[in-house]
Amino acid sequence: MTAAVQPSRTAFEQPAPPGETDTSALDAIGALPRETLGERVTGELRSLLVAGRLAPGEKLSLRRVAEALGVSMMPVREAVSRLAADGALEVLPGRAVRVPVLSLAQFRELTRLRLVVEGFAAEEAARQATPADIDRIVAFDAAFRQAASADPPDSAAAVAANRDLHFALYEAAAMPSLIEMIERLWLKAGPILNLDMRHEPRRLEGGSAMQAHARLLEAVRRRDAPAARAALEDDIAAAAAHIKETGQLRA
Amino acid sequence: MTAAVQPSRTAFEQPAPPGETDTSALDAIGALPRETLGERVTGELRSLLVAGRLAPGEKLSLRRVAEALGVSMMPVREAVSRLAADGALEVLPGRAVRVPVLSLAQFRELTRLRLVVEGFAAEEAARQATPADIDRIVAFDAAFRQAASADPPDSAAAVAANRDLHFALYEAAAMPSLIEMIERLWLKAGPILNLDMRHEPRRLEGGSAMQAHARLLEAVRRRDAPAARAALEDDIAAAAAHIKETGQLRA
DNA sequence: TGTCGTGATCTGTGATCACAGTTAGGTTGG
DNA sequence: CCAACCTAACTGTGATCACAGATCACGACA
Repeated sequence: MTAAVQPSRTAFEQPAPPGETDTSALDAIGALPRETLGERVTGELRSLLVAGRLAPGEKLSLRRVAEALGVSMMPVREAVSRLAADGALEVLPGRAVRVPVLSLAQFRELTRLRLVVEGFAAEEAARQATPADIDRIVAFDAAFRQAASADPPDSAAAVAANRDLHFALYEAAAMPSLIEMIERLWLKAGPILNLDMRHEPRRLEGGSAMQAHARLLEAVRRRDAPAARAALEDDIAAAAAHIKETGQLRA
Repeated sequence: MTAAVQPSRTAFEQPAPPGETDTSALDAIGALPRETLGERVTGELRSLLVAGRLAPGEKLSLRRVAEALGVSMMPVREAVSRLAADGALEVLPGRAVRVPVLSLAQFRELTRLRLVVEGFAAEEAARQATPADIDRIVAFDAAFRQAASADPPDSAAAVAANRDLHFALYEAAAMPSLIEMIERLWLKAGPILNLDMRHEPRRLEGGSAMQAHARLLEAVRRRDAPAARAALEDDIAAAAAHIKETGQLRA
């Protein structure tokens, strides 16, 4: 009964007088979001997945999720259908829908694809980044350092800041479809990566991520595309190596 | 209507049943299809999109599609929802759902991503291809040559053979998630690319595609990954250049 | 004690209904 | 003759109902 997703119906408060010639005040407000319920549920599940708050192998029930979010089963169906099409969720033939458990081979493939795609994004970002882009990256980097250096480390904040840092970089490349591709990769790899970081915040103490971020940031500042790619690849490879060591992957 | 449901690429691997006392006759029959209606409709729409049989800007109606396919509106909703999540279709806020019309900038970005991703796939395929993989590529190459060299050129067969040729190559890389990524790119670029090839089969007469395919095939045979990437990049670039010339793209 | 049948309960899938919003076409007033 | 309004048909979205299949627990038989 938790009413988490309520304010949809009441969002249509706009009178919009019909017989009025358009004045300057009308177009001041851009097109209001008009987000559908299914999209909202999709976003909710996506953020839960990339944050690692849904563990691999965890089963989901359409009715349970619907009840938890205070909506009907219909929007949840749409959200799960979309995420299943992306491989972020999987629906077993007759059973329930669950978060996929990656095999070692699947994780290795995902890591290789991340190196290729996100490496390219880092190169392009180093070439195209504006000062405003760099400022955003710096801010998220500071947030990540603070969360990771705290005692004890704030794993949830570190996960969020790490995500924001990476996507601030990728958005500097100004390639929307590329960002969608990377989001899909994160959706698949997020559950293991960030579930682990959440459970084992000691990994942050090694500082390899902070070091890679520092090199990345400096490379972007110098517009050094190959160096940016190298730093990002180190960041991805270090995290992947740690996951492989812990051995939470299927045979 | 058209029962051209292609063999589903997203092969669903079933785990072995846990409490099974394996007899001889049981495992002879593989897992029976068990394809849901929504998945079938999704596959149907996907094949229509990549084949260019749905023109950019064309509007779709859930009820019309449902009636045409002889199913309820429900599976069509699911299919459209999935394809919209992939960007292969777009649902306007209050209007109908339509095939997106790409802007020039979007098409350029898509082409760059194809060069990166499919180029990587070609390299990996050149390294990993088995003789059976090469045989399949050869067969589709022959089909493409025949369709393109006919008088008049069989544009529909050429489009299909070109798709089969490319994906036979990519499947040789043995990276399922990579293939999903490429399928998504083709889903977005397919409508313009193949709609044009369908309308302007003269493009095939230039022979640039056949020449690139020949170089590609030879490179794979020699296990020459850089050469395979170069040949594939030429193939993609030539097609993209032709589309840009015709100027069917939005401003 | 171990194993298999069996029914209750839950699962996703599909169909049907209801509704607000948009669009298009016809009509009326200028 | 043109423009504005107004009605009717159609759009996707969401809810509710119906159903086949799967899971799990309990109980009977060997």
